[in-house]
Amino acid sequence: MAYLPSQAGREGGSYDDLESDQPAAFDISDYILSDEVTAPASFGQPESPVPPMVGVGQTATQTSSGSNLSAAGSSSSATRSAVERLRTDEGSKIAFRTKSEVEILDDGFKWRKYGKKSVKNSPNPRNYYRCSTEGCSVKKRVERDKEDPSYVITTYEGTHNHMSPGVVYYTTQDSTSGRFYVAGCELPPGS
DNA sequence: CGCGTTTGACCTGCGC
DNA sequence: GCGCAGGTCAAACGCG
Repeated sequence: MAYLPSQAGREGGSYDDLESDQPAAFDISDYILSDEVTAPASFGQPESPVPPMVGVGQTATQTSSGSNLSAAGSSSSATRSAVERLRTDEGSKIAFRTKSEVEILDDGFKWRKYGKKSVKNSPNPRNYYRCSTEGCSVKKRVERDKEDPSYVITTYEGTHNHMSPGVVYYTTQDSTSGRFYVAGCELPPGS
């Protein structure tokens, strides 16, 4: 695990206590981590052609109706999150911590649980989810923060190759290629 | 009946 | 080679 610059020097340790000096655009209380950091890590990179998928849901829902990121029962006030998109050789991996009473955050996609495992350094079990859309192999790991159970650590792995049925999408145009991108998705070439 | 969850077993990578 | 830990599989079960 390598931590992002904002957390540099804290390797091997906890990733709590991020409340310190994060940008104010989001009420960030999160940490971000990835196995492979291949791009500069600054939250909410405006040049990023494809914004973080959860940020999409968050933006869409909050923008449209100020509704909830978590449809599973927690109020928006009980859920704060920040995300960072990172690239790996196989795609992207995003990890973030969310203050939430529930573990299942509705990001607009349909997830199917396929495993549960207790991890060594945490009293809380880790849950494994997979996107239930046919042909989509995005995975998600969810576990409670060992040091602050009121936080949920979510790790997304991979990129959706389809649109979410439950999210209002925003498109952004890449200045160099002129192509349009759908936030949260990386559509197959030619589609 | 179809879909999602649960849960123990199995597989794999890694450190010693 | 062995043991441990993390990740995945798949059968059983529950629910709408």
